[in-house]
Amino acid sequence: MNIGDVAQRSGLPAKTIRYYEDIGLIKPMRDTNGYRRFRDSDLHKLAFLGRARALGFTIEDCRTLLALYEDNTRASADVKDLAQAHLAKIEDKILQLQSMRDTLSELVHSCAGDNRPDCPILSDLATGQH
Amino acid sequence: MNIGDVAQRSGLPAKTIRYYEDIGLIKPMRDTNGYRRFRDSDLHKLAFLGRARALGFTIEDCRTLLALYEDNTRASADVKDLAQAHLAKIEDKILQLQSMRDTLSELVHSCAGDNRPDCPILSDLATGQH
DNA sequence: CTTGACCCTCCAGTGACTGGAAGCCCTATG
DNA sequence: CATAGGGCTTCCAGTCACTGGAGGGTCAAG
Repeated sequence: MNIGDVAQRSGLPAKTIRYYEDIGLIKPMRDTNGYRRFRDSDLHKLAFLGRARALGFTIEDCRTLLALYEDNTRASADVKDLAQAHLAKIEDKILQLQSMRDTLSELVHSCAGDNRPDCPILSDLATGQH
Repeated sequence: MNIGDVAQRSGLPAKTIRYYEDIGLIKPMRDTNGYRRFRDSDLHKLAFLGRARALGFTIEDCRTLLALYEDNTRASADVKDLAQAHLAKIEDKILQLQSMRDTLSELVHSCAGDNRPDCPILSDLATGQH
């Protein structure tokens, strides 16, 4: 398969796939014309990466996950630990965003949104007081 | 005030304050020795920026907000629109993260986390099937 | 006069791509 | 056989909002 094929099948942009090769996540073969030639195993890895990235794992996490995936002697505890740490970060971020949302939502609702200049949003930003 | 003072009072790192000057958000004076000299109005702006950033506004949004803040003829609708658009983005991101969290949480719970290699997290990443 | 805490500028790196330029390769058509 | 298009290649630069560090000037206290 050429890069266009795997891009379509994996759902990843060709640019991203080249980038993943650059940073050593995949190692496709090369045809004599210089084109990358992808085996099924490469496609498989890319799909794996796509799903891991969609769950918000960092590239370095993905590298580790791939290594664990390919190591048949892994302990599932290692995978679970990684996933749990990541889950904790996500939950943290959700809390942060929710707090932003709550404040912002309150401000938005308290603003008339007409053509007068008075604006509680700006007042709040200026003073830190509601 | 020198940069250290405003850093402490605004809660922003000195590096960040220099960066904000670089990109034209603030324009502190200079002493003869080359040190930045901050007026109260600069400190005020920095505090404003700190609060806007804490609400997740981008730097460009902050630039606009500052301009609106300093424009006494602004329409509060302009501020509200900006804030509402930002709120929508935050809510979007929360939904994305919650979806990640749900999937991930399910996977984590289904993984034994012992020293055996069997791991539903990896199986899911590999196949996209639970 | 020295020490230590400030301050300065400039450069490079972060994460994970993304866009674009310049140019080679392959296939199909006139 | 020439050409047009689409796909492939590499390399460089830009994104966002800082952050770290090198290398060096300035200031107040002892």
